[in-house]
Amino acid sequence: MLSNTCKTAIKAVIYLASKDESDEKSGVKEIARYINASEHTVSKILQTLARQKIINSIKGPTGGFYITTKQRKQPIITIVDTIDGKDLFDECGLGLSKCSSSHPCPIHDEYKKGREVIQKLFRTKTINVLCEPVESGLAYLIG
Amino acid sequence: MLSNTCKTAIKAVIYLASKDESDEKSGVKEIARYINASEHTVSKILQTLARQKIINSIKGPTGGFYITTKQRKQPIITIVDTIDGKDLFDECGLGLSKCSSSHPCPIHDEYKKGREVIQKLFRTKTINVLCEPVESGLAYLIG
DNA sequence: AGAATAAAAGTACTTAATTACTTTTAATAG
DNA sequence: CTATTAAAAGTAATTAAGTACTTTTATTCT
Ligand code: FES
Ligand code: FES
Repeated sequence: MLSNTCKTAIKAVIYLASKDESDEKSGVKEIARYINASEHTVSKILQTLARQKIINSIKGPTGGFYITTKQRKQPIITIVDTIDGKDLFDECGLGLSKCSSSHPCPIHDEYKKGREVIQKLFRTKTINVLCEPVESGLAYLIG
Repeated sequence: MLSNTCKTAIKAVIYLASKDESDEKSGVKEIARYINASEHTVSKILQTLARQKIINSIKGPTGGFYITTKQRKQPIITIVDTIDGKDLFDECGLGLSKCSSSHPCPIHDEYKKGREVIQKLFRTKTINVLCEPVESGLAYLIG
């Protein structure tokens, strides 16, 4: 469904948001270590997200990545759109050029139902909402 | 979700099954042309499926690929298992090594619901059932 | 101002998926 | 039995995703 890069992106952002509101910035090393991903990969991803204003970055010593209260209210589909492209959830399950009920593939009806459940999740759950269970220890970003 | 190879595999098999029961074998060229895919790719895929006895092949002139009435009753998950691997539908949406409700990622609950709708489709729909709408012109394999 | 820090940006390498090509083998027809 | 046909099998080339390395730039602290 999502590319590995995109999964890492979401985990990195959730980690960033699940840090104390005391707003300390996080360095790439810290983030990569925590979500158990390659430092270089995380670096590239966060740069892209910062360019899109989904998160923020500051250079120099005491610099790092951080996310504002306002930005935490974004649904995670914004991350997916940036990393994996806009119409990931509009694709046909059998690879037809366009998923449409007027020219459907044989699995269209059922596939679309499942796809839309997942799509809705990404559209409605905000970064905020998803980092709550992580903060309270009910959900995990690694393992 | 599925790899492109796997999508092509499913379309090739449905095409094979949606041919007249008059049981003429189909050549790779014919199949590839019809589902609009690379001849070489289709060739490799069908060889794999034939080795797994999901379809059959016969060499030589008048040879080709075909599928028996019995084989048509297989659910399409058998194709997915062969091409994309057994546990495609058990994977965590955020890439945790194992999807489990006792160690869930933050999107687990919703993601699992959608994934299971799609999984069920692949588990229950047989080749037979899916080629019906194609035969009657209600669904398409190309376009 | 100068040294140190950390992200930004650009480049290069590695791996896996996909597609293309070549040779071999089995079956049929003449 | 020989030539022909089509899949099988093996190999090679291409492409894209992911990962690693290097240089540059902005910021802070001394
Ligand atoms: S047309 Fe294939 S999923 Fe909609
Ligand atoms: S643990 Fe992530 S989807 Fe189940």
